[in-house]
Amino acid sequence: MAAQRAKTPRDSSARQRLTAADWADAALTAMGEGGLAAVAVEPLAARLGATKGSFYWHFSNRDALIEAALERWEEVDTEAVITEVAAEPDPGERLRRLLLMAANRSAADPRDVSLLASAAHPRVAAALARVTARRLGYVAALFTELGFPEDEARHRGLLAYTAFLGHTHLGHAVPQSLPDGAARDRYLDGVIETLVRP
Amino acid sequence: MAAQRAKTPRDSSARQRLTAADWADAALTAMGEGGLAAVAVEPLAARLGATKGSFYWHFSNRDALIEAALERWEEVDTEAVITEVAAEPDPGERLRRLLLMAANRSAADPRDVSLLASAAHPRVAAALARVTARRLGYVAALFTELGFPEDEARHRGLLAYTAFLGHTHLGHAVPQSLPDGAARDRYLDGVIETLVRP
DNA sequence: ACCTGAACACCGTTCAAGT
DNA sequence: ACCTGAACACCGTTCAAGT
Repeated sequence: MAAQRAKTPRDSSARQRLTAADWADAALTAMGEGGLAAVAVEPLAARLGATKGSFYWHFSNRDALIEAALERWEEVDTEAVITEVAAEPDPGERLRRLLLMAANRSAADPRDVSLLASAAHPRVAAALARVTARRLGYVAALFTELGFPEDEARHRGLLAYTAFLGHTHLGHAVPQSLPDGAARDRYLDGVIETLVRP
Repeated sequence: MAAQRAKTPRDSSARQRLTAADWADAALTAMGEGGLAAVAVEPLAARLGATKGSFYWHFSNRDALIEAALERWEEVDTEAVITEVAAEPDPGERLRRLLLMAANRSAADPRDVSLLASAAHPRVAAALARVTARRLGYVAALFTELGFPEDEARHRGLLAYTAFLGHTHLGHAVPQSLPDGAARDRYLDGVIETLVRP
């Protein structure tokens, strides 16, 4: 999980100098583990085997580190998912796969959750606005492809996305409240049927 | 907005001693404004015109203050809403009112959002589990009253509640992504129709 | 160019002393 | 019984000095 440079593999016994990307990756990891509050310079420095002073060579302050981590997040948690799903030609099946990923990621990746809660932070708010527009646009386009008129497609896309978000949050905070195993598949099928019905 | 005691009205010029309830109310307010991180002893002390030392007379530590604030939250943000809606005899209309409150509170009250994101905190997790069970149980019972078999009622209740949660989150973090005014009413009607259709 | 180490401000916690 | 004020540890930030 530690941020490693590609060029020269580095182990804890003989470590090289750090790059800004090392700090940003470590920050994104920390954000997933403990939210924005866990993006703390001193603990990260300890984890990377450096001093706080080193950090301030690469970044002007903690806020700049958060910004860099957020840029990585936009790539990893939105574009990567959309790219992965884009190969599937049937829009109904694409929708199904998107929702399945939601259910699967809900337990694993708490970053969406912690970022939504940190919307008061200006940099977080800006990243959220971009990511939300991108996701809602993508899902609405799916419903358009399925044959719904534009207005209805946006509404259904919004319902699908809010349900996705809420599901992710519950999976992170209160996992026992979500159906499990076969019951989860039945639930998901029911949701998709409800969303796709004319 | 400041926590005031009922007995002796207190203004800033001649303030009395503080009670544990004063600190808990101030903590809940702060939580709404800036999340768990904003429940900070020193700033709260400043706001209440007392010293940090005073705080440690009423509470053993910051964690105990969080616990007290969470108890207030369970009352205010769950029981109060359920009580308010309970008067309405028609279950379909009760559902409608619940979702309307969701849409209205989404802009105003970010406490659900910040608490869901703080699920890593053990006390928060316990409060969330209780509140989630209570809310899901209530909504599922609504669908049972509407005539759905138990399994289907739970599924629809979960879809309704996750959509509610996601809607609240978006309303807080990216309000411009939600429909507004008349469009919001149309959206809400569509969602309810979708949820209630056999 | 990149990093260390010491310094200082801010908040959590403790505690002896005040009323 | 309730509170103050000083003390100390932890993390953000700065900066002079090292390699």
